[in-house]
Amino acid sequence: MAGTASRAGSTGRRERLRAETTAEIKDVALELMASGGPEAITLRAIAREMGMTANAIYGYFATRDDLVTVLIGDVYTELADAVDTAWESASADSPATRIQGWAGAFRNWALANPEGFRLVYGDPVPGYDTPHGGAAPEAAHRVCAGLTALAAAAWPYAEHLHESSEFAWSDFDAGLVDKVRADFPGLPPAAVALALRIWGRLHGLVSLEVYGHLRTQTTSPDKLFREEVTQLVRSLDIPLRS
Amino acid sequence: MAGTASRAGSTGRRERLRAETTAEIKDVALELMASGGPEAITLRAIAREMGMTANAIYGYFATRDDLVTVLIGDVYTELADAVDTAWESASADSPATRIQGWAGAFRNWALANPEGFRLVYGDPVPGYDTPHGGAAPEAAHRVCAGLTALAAAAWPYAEHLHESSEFAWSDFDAGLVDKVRADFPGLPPAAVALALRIWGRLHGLVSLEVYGHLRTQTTSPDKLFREEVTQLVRSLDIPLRS
DNA sequence: TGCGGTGACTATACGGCGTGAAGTTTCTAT
DNA sequence: ATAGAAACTTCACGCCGTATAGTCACCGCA
Repeated sequence: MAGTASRAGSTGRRERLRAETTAEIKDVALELMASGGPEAITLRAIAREMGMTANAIYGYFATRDDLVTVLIGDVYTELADAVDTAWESASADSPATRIQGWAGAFRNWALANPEGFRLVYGDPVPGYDTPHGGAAPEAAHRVCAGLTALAAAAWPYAEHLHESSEFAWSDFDAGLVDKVRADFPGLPPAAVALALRIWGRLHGLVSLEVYGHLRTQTTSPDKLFREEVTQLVRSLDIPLRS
Repeated sequence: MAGTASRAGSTGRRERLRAETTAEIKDVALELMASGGPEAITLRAIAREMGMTANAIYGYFATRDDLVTVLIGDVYTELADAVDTAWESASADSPATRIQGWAGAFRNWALANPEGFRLVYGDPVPGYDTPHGGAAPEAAHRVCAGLTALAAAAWPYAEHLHESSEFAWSDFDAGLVDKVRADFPGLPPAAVALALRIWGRLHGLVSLEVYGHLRTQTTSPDKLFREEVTQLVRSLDIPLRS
């Protein structure tokens, strides 16, 4: 009634409401996931929580898988933000510290958001093959770029250990290659391979831990991870104190 | 009719039929999983395939999760067999070769049975928390024991790199500790930590590959894995040629 | 030879799921 | 004021796991 159109910004009231509802759906979905795992993300449960009908959600997401895809993108982006922040907040003078910071942020995020980790890196709940386009692949590339920065920081120390490496640019995804060659000119393909291998190393322990496979073997996954990172740094011939 | 009880071995006809049906249920379930992923394991689909009613399966497995648990145990045991065989068939004289064999067998099994890998190491399909007892934990311990054998073989070379290690027996599961101290007397806790870290290293790349995260970054996951194993051996100070 | 018990299986049912089609209400732009 | 679009509901279908009750064949024993 009063001040009808006055508070409408660049968008109309309709779109604003729509955006709010969309956000609420995603929020509720994330809450459900946090409390019941990825499989608890159910259109009917979301609708129940919102006082709506399940079918109403189809006005916002074409399908349940579409919703999950968007969620994966959001969550993956949060992860990318977390590790990027850790990387940037560590002194560039000390590659060891930076790597430890990145690795620690990765694990901490995973332990703080185990369901999110499963959503991003595990079976994203029935059927569902990865979407090949959207926020998730972009976040994945950000994480890979971060890893490449890590490898680039290590490269001056580690290069001499990779002289027999047989990697070529053609071994990697074209998009990734473009990004790497733009961001780190002069960096050889072997360093990208190193980046991916570091990813694997960190992902392995964290993944085992999140999925509960470490818990049945060790009571100190934390210590194990720190040791792994220490040995990683050592295996790159990086001095522990810069 | 003829020879009624003659061919009944140590068990009666009733039990034999029962065992056969149980086996058929598991076989069909594994087929469904192979063709449609873990989430395709459905009591109704299995029953359909067998010309039965879904409820008939409840005579053999109390619940769908029970069936899945048994399947995980079976599949995990197959994996343990595969890596054990690879380990034993490689010359004990060359730790490097043995480690490469173990790692290769692990990855090959995972790539040949991606759904099995997901069943064992991923979300085993909705809800479902790990069973804590049965064939799966036993297989897990076998794999860990295999990894410890790996670490034990590497230890003479790698020990000097782990002098600052702070691990104690109390950092590990009591059952695992007993097994290790019986099988490898004299091996310190740090070596068990090394075994678990090696597990993480191998699991990481394989897991990323099975779940399709490597595919979007590299076209040569194979080369990447071989490089990782090579660097693993190198990081343990093991001579490549014994 | 018949009979009671047991184990294998089916029939029916309930609630929950994703989703399609059709209908209803509510807002908006003309 | 009205036409139309957007938001949402209702109803329906076919999946799913699973509980309950009933049916039928086979077993050992008299």
